[in-house]
Amino acid sequence: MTVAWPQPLVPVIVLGRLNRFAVAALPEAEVPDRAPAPVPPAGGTGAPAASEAVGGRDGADRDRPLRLHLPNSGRMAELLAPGTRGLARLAAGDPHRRTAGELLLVAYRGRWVSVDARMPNRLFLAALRARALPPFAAYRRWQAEVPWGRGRLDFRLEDADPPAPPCLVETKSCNLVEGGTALFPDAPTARGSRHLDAMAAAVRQGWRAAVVWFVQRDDAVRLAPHSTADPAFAAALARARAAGVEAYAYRCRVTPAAIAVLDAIPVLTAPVVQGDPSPSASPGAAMRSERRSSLR
DNA sequence: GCCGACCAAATTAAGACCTA
DNA sequence: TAGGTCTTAATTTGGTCGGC
Repeated sequence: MTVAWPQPLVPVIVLGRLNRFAVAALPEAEVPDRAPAPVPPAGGTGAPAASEAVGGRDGADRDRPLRLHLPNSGRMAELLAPGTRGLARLAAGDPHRRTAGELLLVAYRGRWVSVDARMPNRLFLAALRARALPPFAAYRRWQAEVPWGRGRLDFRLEDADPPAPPCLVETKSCNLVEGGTALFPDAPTARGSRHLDAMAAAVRQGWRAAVVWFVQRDDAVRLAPHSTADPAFAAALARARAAGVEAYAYRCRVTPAAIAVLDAIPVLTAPVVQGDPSPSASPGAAMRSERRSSLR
């Protein structure tokens, strides 16, 4: 089961993150058709400064950095290091647009990793249509972006054959992997914890509910809550699973052409204990996270 | 200095609302 | 009724500000 990337994709070198929704990147010459090789950091190579990045159509100038939308608000520090190779879709013709395009893939340790947090929704929708995910293959109708409480949940599945309770589904994007373990989240997510609590409450009311992770790279063999980055989310996941919320994770293979769901991997409820600080969670962020958590 | 509250950042998608 | 426009929510970090 695959979902194709929009084409064409333009190879770029990431210069740096401008803000949580934008990166600066320099266009490269050619689109690679195989797994990427590591690229040395851009620092000291004479590359333009990230702050010079431009948006709009004039961003196509090969000598000037592009300002690209980053469809993922996670931290992803290790994936967006200066000098990282990436693939971007350039946009043209929209005068309201403030960026030259969007960064969709980055090369990390010899493989492509998706940085598009919208992709899990598309993957799940494609899987529903293809009945490719066994836990949800019985449902014949679904609604996306379902209002629920103060916010929204990603999907409501109905009309199962054989009959089953309607199912609420929240999809999650994960692209942080350490030692074969996919870790979620890579930054504190109060909203993620809120979703889990809402789904646990729904289960108590007779609903079926599930959280589904799509690990947007192929080197994970399990998924666990990132207790260093967000201990509150780890606790919420444990509460939700104890209440009956189901948890699934699917490993994906990412290429410049498409992203393919490979297979299911186990979801651990117990957080992975890490001796060393995570490269994606700065000590300051971890301290802030722990401080907030201790106040709850 | 610590802490909480607030805000901006870019884009998409869905639903509400308005107009022809 | 159809199409266009507007609003809201989602995705969280990091900086600023004010109170203590």
